[in-house]
Amino acid sequence: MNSTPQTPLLELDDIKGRPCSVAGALAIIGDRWSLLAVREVMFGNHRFSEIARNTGAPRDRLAARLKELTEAGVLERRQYQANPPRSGYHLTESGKALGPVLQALRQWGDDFVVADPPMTLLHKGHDVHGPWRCGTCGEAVHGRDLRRISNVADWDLTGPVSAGPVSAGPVSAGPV
Amino acid sequence: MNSTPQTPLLELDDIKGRPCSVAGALAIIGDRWSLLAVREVMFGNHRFSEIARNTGAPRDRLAARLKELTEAGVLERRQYQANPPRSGYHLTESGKALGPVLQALRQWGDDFVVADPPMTLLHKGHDVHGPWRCGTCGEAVHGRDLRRISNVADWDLTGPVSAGPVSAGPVSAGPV
DNA sequence: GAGAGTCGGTTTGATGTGCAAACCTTGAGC
DNA sequence: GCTCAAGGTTTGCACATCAAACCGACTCTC
Repeated sequence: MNSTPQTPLLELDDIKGRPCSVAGALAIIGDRWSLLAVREVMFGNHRFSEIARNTGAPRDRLAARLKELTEAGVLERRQYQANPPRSGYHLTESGKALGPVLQALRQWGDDFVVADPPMTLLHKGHDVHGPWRCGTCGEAVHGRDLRRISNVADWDLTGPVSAGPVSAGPVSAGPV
Repeated sequence: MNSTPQTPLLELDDIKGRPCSVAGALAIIGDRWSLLAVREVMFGNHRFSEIARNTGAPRDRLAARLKELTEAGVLERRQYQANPPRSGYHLTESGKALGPVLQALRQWGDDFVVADPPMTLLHKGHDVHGPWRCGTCGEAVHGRDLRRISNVADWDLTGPVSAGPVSAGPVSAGPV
C-alpha cells in the first residue's frame, strides 16, 4: 500500500528480541496513550485540550507523546493562530495508515472486552465489522491458509538460529 | 465475527476518557510486552523461556503479563509434564482473534517503521499485505466512504456532551 | 552419587516512568 | 485591572520496570 520509508524510523538491530515489524510498530505507537491520541485526531479533535480530555491522559504525558509522534512523522503540527501561537495536531500519511490498526483493536475490543460496541463504523452504509480479509484477494483469511516466511537469516519462527542458508527456517501455518 | 462476551472484561465506566473499545482493548493488551508474547505463542512458541528469549522481555514482567493475559482469557495454560509440573501457554479464541491486530501492526511497521519486511505472511500463496478491506463487503475502505456513529448517549465524536437525545451527535467521515 | 544443566518462575535493589496538581506565559474579553 | 482560555511545563511523590541473582524440582552425565 505504501512504500518503504526513505530513512527508516528504526533499524532491525534496534529491536530487542525477534526482529519484527510488529515490535517496530509498537516501539513507535505501543505505549499507553499514543493510539488514543491518534484516535482523537482521526475523529477531528486537533487541539491539545480536546485530546487530553477525550483520552484521559495526563497533560505532561500527552505533551511528551505528541512530541514523539510528531518527530516520528505520525502527526504534524499546524499553526491555526499567530497570537498567541497555537497549533493543532493533524495526521500525516503515516498517521492515517493507522486506521486499520485502530479498527482491528476496536473489533477485538467489541468482541472480547466490552459488552456493547460504543461506536459503529459504517462503510457505504454497512458495518465494517467482519472477518479478517486478505489485502490481496479480499477473501476471509483462515489460519489453515496462512504461511509465515522469515526474511532474515538468523531468525526463524522458533527463534534465533545460529547459522544457516538465508531462505531456510520452518514455515508455519498459523493458528489464525 | 464473535459474540459479545458473557461477562465483559471491562465495563464502559471503567474506561477513563472516551468510552471506546479501542481503549478497552488497550487496557488488556496495550502494554509493552503483551502483544509480543501473543505473537510468539501464535508462532508456536509455547514455553516461558522461548517467549522470554524471543520477545526480549524481562522474566518478571513476562511472568506478570502471562498471568494477566491468562486471567483475561487471551491465553490458557496447559500442563505438558507432571514432574516437575511444567505448563505451556496456548491461544484461546480471544487470543486467536488478535491475528488481525498483529497483522495491522505488522503492515504499518513494514510501511512506515522498518526498511525491509522481516517476515512475509502468505494467504494461499500470495501476500496478505494490502489495503484495509471492509469486513462486510470485502472492498478496499477509503475515508470518504466511512461514517462513525456513537452508540453512547453522553459522548459524540467531539467529546463528552452534557445532555441530549440518544442517537444525536455529529457523524463524521473519517480521514481514513 | 556428585555435579551440572533445564525449566519456570520469584526476589532483590537500583532506576526510570507515570501521575495529579499547581504553575507559567501570551493574549482576549469585560 | 481582573479573569479566563489555551497549550503546555514544573514539581514532588508513588509506582512500575529492569537486569541479575536466586530457588526448587527434576534429569542427565560422568
